[in-house]
Amino acid sequence: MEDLAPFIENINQKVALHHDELDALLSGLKVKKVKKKQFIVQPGFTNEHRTYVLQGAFRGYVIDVDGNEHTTQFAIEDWWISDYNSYIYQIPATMFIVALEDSTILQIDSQTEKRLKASSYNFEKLFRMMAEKSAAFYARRIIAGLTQNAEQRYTEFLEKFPKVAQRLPQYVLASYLNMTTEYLSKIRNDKVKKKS
Amino acid sequence: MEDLAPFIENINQKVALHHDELDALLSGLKVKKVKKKQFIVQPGFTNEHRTYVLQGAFRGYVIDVDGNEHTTQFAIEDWWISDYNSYIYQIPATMFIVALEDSTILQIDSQTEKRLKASSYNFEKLFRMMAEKSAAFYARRIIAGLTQNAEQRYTEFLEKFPKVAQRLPQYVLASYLNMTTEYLSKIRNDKVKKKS
DNA sequence: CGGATCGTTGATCAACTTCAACGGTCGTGG
DNA sequence: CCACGACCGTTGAAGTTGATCAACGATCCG
Repeated sequence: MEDLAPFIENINQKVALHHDELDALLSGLKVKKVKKKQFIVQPGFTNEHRTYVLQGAFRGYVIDVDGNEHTTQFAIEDWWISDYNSYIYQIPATMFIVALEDSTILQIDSQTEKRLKASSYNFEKLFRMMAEKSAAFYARRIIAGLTQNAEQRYTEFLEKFPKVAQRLPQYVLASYLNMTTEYLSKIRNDKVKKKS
Repeated sequence: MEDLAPFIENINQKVALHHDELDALLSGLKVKKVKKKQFIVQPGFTNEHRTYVLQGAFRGYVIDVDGNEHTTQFAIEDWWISDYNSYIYQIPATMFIVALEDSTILQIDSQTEKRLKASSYNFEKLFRMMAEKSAAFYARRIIAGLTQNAEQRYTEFLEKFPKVAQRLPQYVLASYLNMTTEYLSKIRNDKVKKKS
């Protein structure tokens, strides 16, 4: 049996569910183990589940016309991840989402989510807050992309997500920050030299 | 008296409000006229209102450390605009939002929004859907920024928002697309030449 | 009419990419 | 459990995209 405490705490911070609501939510979830390199979302297929990471790490990425990968999202413990447009509008995904480590996740499918929202005010509130949090996060990322150069984006990432930075392979971090692995390598090198 | 039909239609497409709910919503709104170049949000001040554009056009922008402006959002008729992080979390704004034309807007303040959400399921649902729409829109913009070069971003913008492109000054469009006005000018020039 | 603002053009420059090569490490099959 | 291949991060040289700077004409608005 998995320890669901982190998940329940995640929910509690957003909304105070009644006992029966929490039961309904938990019984709508599926616990899943996925191996490193396993995909949970692929382009062309509709993203049926919203995924919460209990243990492990994931990244979402798209491939452009030149075949280059661009990391759109990452997720470690206590983060949610999905192809947002695919899940919300139930349209085919454009994204891959893949496990970076052996992981344990909780998944809710969109039909269940829809049923929960229809069943009670508190679930509407919960998902409203989750959507607001996502939108606010994305808005900050857009501003970072507009206003900062490569080194500034890297530095800010280190400050905001020091634990994540240690767990992501360099090429994932580089493609999330919209630069090549070679250039990120040079930035890191320059930063070390500056210190001394 | 302003014609609120477009606004009511905007709401109706998301959720079917009861008569008394619609009344409560409308009585919580304020109609406002703002002149071109007037600011409705400024850095340092908390963004108290969510703004719906009945008539006119706006843009939101931030200024980076070098003093350059970057357009983060735009809005014409039937769009909503705010400094998302400032409004949702009621923290000081980092953004300017300014009228590009003489405009008529509807505004709801965050206290009223909070009260409406607390009062009924349908309002939670309404704002949940608005937040999802924002998040999905932002997610697509992030992907565009990661995967496309300057010309591709411009071309895609023209396809997606032909009417908006005609109303935005060139420098606003350029800074929204993360390039300089000079470079956008060159792209436009090159596109004309390609046709012939 | 006159000044400020906007879009354009051309020359130069900087940030970042591409390409190629190399060493280290990781995991996988024999 | 070892050996080998694949993958990852690094380095350097050359190339490209897009920025910067400066100058100019057009237009808008007061």
